[in-house]
Amino acid sequence: MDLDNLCNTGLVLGLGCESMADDRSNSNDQRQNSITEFGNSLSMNLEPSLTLSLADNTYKALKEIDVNKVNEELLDIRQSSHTTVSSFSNANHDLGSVKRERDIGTEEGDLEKLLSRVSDEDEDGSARKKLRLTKEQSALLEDSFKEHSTLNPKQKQDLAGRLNLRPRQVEVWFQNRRARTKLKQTEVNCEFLKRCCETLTDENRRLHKELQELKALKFASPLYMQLPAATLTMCPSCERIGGGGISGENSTKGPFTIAPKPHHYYSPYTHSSAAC
DNA sequence: GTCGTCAATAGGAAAC
DNA sequence: GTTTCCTATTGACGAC
Repeated sequence: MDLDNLCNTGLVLGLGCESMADDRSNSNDQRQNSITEFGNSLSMNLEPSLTLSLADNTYKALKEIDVNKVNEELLDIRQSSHTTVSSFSNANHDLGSVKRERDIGTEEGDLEKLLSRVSDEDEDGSARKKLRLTKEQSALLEDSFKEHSTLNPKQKQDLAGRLNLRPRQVEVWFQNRRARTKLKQTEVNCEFLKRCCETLTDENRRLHKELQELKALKFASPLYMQLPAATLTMCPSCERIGGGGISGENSTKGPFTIAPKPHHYYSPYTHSSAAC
């Protein structure tokens, strides 16, 4: 093995992203844990100076909610005006604009679709308005999402009842919430990989530089030249040159010892030559 | 006017 | 076949 090969340390960078994969056999809690544990796995599997935590403001503290009060307020809103946003949204969905809650493929479905479009306009024909969830609704949804990122039908129904929303709206909110979480996590992962790449680039640069120095040393030292090639080895882990063939002597006693450098980037469990 | 956010929709994939 | 989820996209709306 020549010196060039000695520097081929085979560094591999990987992320334990499996937990983010789509695994619908898992329970809701497992799926939630997979998201929150992802940051932990990154900081555990990779070495020390790089740490990662979820920079997600998703799990901010939530104040306690008086659900009954929320429901009363929403009912008041609905009863007060047809132009109110919440009122519009629910009226809209009640007419069946949601595909999976209606049979759109049939003539009745087509009719409902048409009615839905009509309902998308106010009495004066202006464009439809967008539902804005109240702070209380959002807080309760966030609270629920914190407990489990997916809902079973009963939970959905229950939550919809408490929020005075349609189950479909709750479902959509959770879908969008999961998408936002994933997007944020992807951004975090991207940033992390960027930093890892920079670190490895620096390490690569340093190793190349050392290689050049060793090559220079090889030609500058006559004694070095006299040694059989097989007796000169350098451990890529502790970065010492030693006469490996001399009856197990400590390499630090050899004439070409290079002071070891701190191993910031290598894990003894992953590095190929941790045998020193 | 532009941009970001977010509820909602459409369509496809997977599980059952 | 139905349900649930993901992903891409749309459109309303507020902030600047």
